[in-house]
Amino acid sequence: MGKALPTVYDPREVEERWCGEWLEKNYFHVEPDHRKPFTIMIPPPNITGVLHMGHGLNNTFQDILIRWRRMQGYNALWLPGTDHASIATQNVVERQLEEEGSSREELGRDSFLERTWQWKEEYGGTIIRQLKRMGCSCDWQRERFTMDEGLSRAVREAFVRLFEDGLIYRGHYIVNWCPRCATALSDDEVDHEDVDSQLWHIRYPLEGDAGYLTVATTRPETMLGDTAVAVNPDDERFKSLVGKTARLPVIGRRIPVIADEFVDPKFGTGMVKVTPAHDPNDFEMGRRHGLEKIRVIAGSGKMTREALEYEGLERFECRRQLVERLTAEGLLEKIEPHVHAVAHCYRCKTVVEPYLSEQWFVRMQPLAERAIAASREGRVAFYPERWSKVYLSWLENVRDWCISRQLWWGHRIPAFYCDGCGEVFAAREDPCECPVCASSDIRQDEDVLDTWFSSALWPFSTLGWPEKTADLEYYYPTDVLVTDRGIIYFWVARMVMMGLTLMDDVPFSDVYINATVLDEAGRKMSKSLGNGIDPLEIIEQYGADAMRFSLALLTAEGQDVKLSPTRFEMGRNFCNKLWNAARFALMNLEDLRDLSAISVDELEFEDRWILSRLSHVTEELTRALEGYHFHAAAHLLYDFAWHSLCDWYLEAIKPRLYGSRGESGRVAQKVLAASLDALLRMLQPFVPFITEEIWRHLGELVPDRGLFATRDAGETIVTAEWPQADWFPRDDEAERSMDVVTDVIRAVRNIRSKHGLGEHRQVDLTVAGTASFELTAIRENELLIRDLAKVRHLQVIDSGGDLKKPRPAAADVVGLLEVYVPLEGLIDIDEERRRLAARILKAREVLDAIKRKLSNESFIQKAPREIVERERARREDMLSEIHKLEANLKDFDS
RNA sequence: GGGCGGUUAGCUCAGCUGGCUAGAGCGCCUGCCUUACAAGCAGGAGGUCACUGGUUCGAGUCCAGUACUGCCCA
Repeated sequence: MGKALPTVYDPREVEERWCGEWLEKNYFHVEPDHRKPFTIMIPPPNITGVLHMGHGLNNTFQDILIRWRRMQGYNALWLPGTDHASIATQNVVERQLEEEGSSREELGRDSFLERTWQWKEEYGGTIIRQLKRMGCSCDWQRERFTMDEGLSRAVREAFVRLFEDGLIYRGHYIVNWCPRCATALSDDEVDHEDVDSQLWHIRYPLEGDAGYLTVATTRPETMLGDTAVAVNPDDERFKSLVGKTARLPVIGRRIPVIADEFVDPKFGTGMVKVTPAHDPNDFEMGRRHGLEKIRVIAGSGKMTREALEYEGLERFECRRQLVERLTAEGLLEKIEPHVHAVAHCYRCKTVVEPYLSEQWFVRMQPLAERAIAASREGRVAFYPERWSKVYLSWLENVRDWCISRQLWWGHRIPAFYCDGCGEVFAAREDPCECPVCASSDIRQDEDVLDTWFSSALWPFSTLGWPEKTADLEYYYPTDVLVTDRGIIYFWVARMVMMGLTLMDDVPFSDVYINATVLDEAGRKMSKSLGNGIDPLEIIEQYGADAMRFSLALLTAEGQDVKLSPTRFEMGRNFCNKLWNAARFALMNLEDLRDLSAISVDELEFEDRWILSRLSHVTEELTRALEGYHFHAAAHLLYDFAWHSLCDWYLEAIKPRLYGSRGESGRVAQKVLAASLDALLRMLQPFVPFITEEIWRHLGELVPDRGLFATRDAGETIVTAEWPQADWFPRDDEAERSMDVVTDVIRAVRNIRSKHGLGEHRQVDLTVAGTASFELTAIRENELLIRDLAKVRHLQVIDSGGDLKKPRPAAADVVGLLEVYVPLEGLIDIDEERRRLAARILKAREVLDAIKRKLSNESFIQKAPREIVERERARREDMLSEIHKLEANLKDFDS
């Protein structure tokens, strides 16, 4: 059967098959039981979203963790789901309606929501399907959506509780308003981008005086709503102006000149216009000075009636016309080029308008305090640690959170207004009457909540909160959150706050912040730049395993990763290598009938070596995963599989497998099966498909993988046991010997190569020296060396100083050993001279460095003794090496 | 303006608590279709670790500063 496997691995068929099988068998579903839980809540992607490489990376790491812990025997729950993305989803559906010549207003709230649900059912599952294709081992049976009935109940409960505790209030403030989305946004939903703009210097005539004052502004259109001009109280230039009255051009309104600390004397002219209804700072100033708030720009971005003849004009058109008019009237003193940060809607990039309106807010300070303490006390730890600073600095400066959105798609705010007595109240169930005056004349708030409000509850709302469920009891708090640094404020901090407030416990103990995916040029991948790499295309081309493994190999902790499509070849090549190693194994295990245990004394040298390596790798890998060092973990596996198992072990056992096979052959088969078995287990979290495929094939031939005792493999690798270091015997001596053996083999290969001797030309080899450990290593592994270095006769000489060197011969020094390849008639004398000269030169450089150290008196005195001793020993070794090399070089002169 | 990164081979990057001759993948050069794998095998070349100073017996690694560069916040 092994021979039936193709020589090139084709992931397509394999991955689809196991994808289906895993889901059918429901391997990833868990229920609370006696085991220890290990829980990850997926950062719920938007229902409007499609998988991008950032998701690819993020979910690869989550899957590695959850598959690893599952194998370790934890009750491993990875709960998947999506969020409803108020603005994004509503935008999508509204665009559709627009194309049909309709609108949400025309449809009305109920029909619009119905329509949106329809859209969600049809398209909202895209990203979930894509995650399945990646091999994500989520508990799909527990998939949640933020607008599910249960999660909606959680949102309502949370709102009411916070309202009752005075942590949610309604107020009239300046908020970020997106005129296109026609809704308020929180501070975090606004992107500030530097824009090349202008600073307009506008003259405001002074009342009862021939003069005027000049204000500088970046938004001239707001002047229509000015209710004051302000200067800094300490600004000597304008002290006399304070208290005077200016006349607002165009409008003609009389406005006072006030003094306020906020004004920066160095900005513009040192005098600023004050528009309390259209600027958050002016709003505060207006409060301090009791100024009127006049709204001149409406939520639509068009001018209001207060703007008089400009009513109905779009804000930027109004700006243009106003500037024109001021110029004509000679009131525009100058226009300076000016770069400043302009707020844009993070969803649609429209310029955000500071907008005075009545909104719902969460009082952040009391919540933030607990979230700060949780981090300080280590109850929430960030990996890499530095992200805790980002988290803390936001919490320490946090402003109240505007949670109302003037949208329909989302959780409708459970606040009610009594038109009878004016009472405002929140209710868990839809009320029939006012709790104060019993009037039935009540109505619910029209707005919905910020999507992040429901996301903040995700770690417990998904487990049944506010009910006291067994799931919640068992799985909360979760173990780790894996996410992007971009949502530390949006989401991570808010989950911690809500967890502490509503569950009285942190939602997770660890937060792993994964790398940001960049394109080849180091730019963020984005839709607008069109520089993204589609994970599905990569999966199509190379396979999901290849993509996952490449990402793990390429992404060092906390370091951004630059990707190009060709970089996924690493993972593909690795999978192909693994596939072929498995093919080799399967071909050679076909006739292994006797699966009975072997004993340690039966192990050959290379068996002892590979098992010892395996023991180390097992331990190091586990430790790497415990510290979230995915990159190091992937490299450990890559290196072991390719450079230990394939390069050396498989090559070493070929003679034992080929030809007539005695008990030594059976031992090799057993060790081969056990090594492949362990490698597959360790690789499973990274490359689940190919490992499952090989696992099943291996299972047919070798159901028992135990070496010294029985170890049943079980059907699927998904729930196979995670290997432990003590499964395999450590053998330091074998590892040291192997170093000697491989060094000698490499030296011979090097000589062959330099002298242009092909693979097929047999040579003889003499190894000489006095070091007994090294000589023994060579002597005991003669067959191995002869086979791998293509050597006919191997002579090992305990030289004791007087070696009869074969001549003419190519020579080298490997550690304490001299290596000679007698090549009568084959040797290129000049080439050999060059080779030896180069070796001597290098060795001398090393020796010089050592000598420099040892001639330093304070090094001898202050460095630890073992360091000094080591350097001394090295000096002797290098001296001897150089001496031997020189002697050989000299031989060519005679 | 404040905070956090980065600068190591032609390219992309590793390098934990300072200590053998600084590593990997890709690319490059030489030779190989050797019965697991040419997506491969064997061998090889290639680095004043951005710069300046400091700490230390010893610095790619620790500290300070400089330059360039990226991200976040204001």
